[in-house]
Amino acid sequence: MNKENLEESTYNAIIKLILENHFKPGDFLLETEITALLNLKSRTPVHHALGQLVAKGFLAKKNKKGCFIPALSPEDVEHVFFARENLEYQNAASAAIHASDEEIAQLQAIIQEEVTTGKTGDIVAYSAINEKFHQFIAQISKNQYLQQYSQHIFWRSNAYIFFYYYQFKVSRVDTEFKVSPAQHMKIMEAIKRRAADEAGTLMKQHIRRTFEGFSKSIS
Amino acid sequence: MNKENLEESTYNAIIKLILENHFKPGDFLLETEITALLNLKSRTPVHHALGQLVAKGFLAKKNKKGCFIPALSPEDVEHVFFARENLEYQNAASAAIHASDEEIAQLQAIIQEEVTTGKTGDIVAYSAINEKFHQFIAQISKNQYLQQYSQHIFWRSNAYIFFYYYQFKVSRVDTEFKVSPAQHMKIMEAIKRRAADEAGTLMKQHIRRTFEGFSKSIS
DNA sequence: AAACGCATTAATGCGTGCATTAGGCTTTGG
DNA sequence: CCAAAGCCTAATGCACGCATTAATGCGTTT
Repeated sequence: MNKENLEESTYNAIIKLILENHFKPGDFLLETEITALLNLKSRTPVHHALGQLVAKGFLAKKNKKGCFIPALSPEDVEHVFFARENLEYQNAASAAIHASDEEIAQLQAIIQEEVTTGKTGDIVAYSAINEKFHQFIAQISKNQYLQQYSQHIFWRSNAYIFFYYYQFKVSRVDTEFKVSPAQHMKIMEAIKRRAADEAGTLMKQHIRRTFEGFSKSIS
Repeated sequence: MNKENLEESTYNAIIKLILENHFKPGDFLLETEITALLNLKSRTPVHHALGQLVAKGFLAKKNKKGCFIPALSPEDVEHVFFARENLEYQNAASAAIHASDEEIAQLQAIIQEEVTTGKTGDIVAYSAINEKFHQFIAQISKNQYLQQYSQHIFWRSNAYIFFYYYQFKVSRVDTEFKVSPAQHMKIMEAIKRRAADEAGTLMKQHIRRTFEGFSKSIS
């Protein structure tokens, strides 16, 4: 394993800060502030890491002003979920074709864990395991490009889910705990049966339902 | 328009170098070398730009060693074109729904330009206009995420096309000049008729043909 | 009162030089 | 003659400080 250098660890630390909701959309992530927050000696690695986050599209940037979490908007959320639907359709369909038996077993294990976690009602833990499910399917599709794009769009969609959760304290998340695992299960079964199009379609529906449930709860 | 700073122009200049095939896959892109090549005073903007290219997945990186163009491989090229097919299917389909009449007129203009350029036989110029066509469709799909991913995968696929062209001096590119514009034309017509699925399917076929013509010529 | 412009300031942008280290090369021992 | 160990070199990694500039607020003008 490559020893991690400051640039990388800073990059990861900033992602962690974002995912842990230290910043609101629109907030500027000041280099000096982050440097202090992470106890670093100079802005250099922070500057570098922010540049990468902008390149990846996690942050937007204004010249000479700074980086910020792109504003959330009704049009944007539609774009996000539309892109996600289609990417994850491909993932699930490809997974049904390329998954090994062992990987399918691992997938089942993830769903088991998900059911258990769902019962505890811990949103952060549930979110983590949910991410694991989606990423794992992307992974077994064996296509690094789809995987990369899926990860990106997943994170972006999570920004919406988290934000609205914290903003409105909607209990939609509670119902999510019960509905999602069942849908995940069906997707897994389709993958197991090697039914590519069915797996993809189920995944697409699953994501659309997530989106609809969530946009209903805020309108 | 934001005034472009050194970091950005350096980033673009490096992409240009890559696309113009200054480096072979596997070559290390040395910061000092690029600094000299671009007549810059310090490595700083180069270092920053390379970091972004790595973040975007255009380059791979070894710690303390440097950045290099990821090796081209038969599996990878399949992943690239598979991802591209599906992304551009969505683009074309969405474009058929969201394009304004004016944008369709612009698209026609691009194809006109393409036909003209095709006759000159200048591969670099043709490649540029071809990129313009694909990017414009991504743009009028109005989804910034699909647009971003499409751009990325397009560039990666171009790496293959360019590399094999220079490597084998295949004349496939010559036939491409004649075949592609006709296919582009059909896609544009489908978009004009607002036939979303048809436009998408045509686009998918177009890309698959590009891929097949090209993998045939090297096997 | 509104609008314009100037000065201030707080942030990024970037050059410089030193620290670090991976990998090649040389040397030495078997 | 070959292999292993250690030095050497060339490249990235990083800190520091100055340059640049976009935004903000205040004072002046219409």
